[in-house]
Amino acid sequence: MEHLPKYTGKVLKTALLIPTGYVASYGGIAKAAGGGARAVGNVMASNPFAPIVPCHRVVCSDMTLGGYGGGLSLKLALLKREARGCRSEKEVPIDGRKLLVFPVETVLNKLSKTYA
DNA sequence: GTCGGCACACGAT
DNA sequence: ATCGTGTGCCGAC
Repeated sequence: MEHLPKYTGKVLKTALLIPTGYVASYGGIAKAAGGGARAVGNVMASNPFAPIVPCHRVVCSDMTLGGYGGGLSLKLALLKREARGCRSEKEVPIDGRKLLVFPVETVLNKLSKTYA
């Protein structure tokens, strides 16, 4: 983490701050950590802390799973496991900014509607 | 060693 | 559906 690029560390740190049972969008992280959504995605895609950073809690702003190195099925399974039944989005303060996070329920619901 | 171009798990228009 | 965004990495000067 120390020897990682500045931006990378920031993004990873932001991802780590996502509370259990909630998910954050790439755009939200991008807004909180700075930079662009693609940059966040890139960091996650090549993140050196794959098993450490809860990248499964990072989804698209469209509420789709986006991508996951371990497979979208696993990602979905993890999200379902961490679901806490919260139904309202929340804002997590991050380094002076706020990271908008959504309940896992929201994603699951959207996915159900999409998969329908 | 530095500059330019390509790739990326997205977002907004 | 297309362009924009920011970073990382590879290849060329």
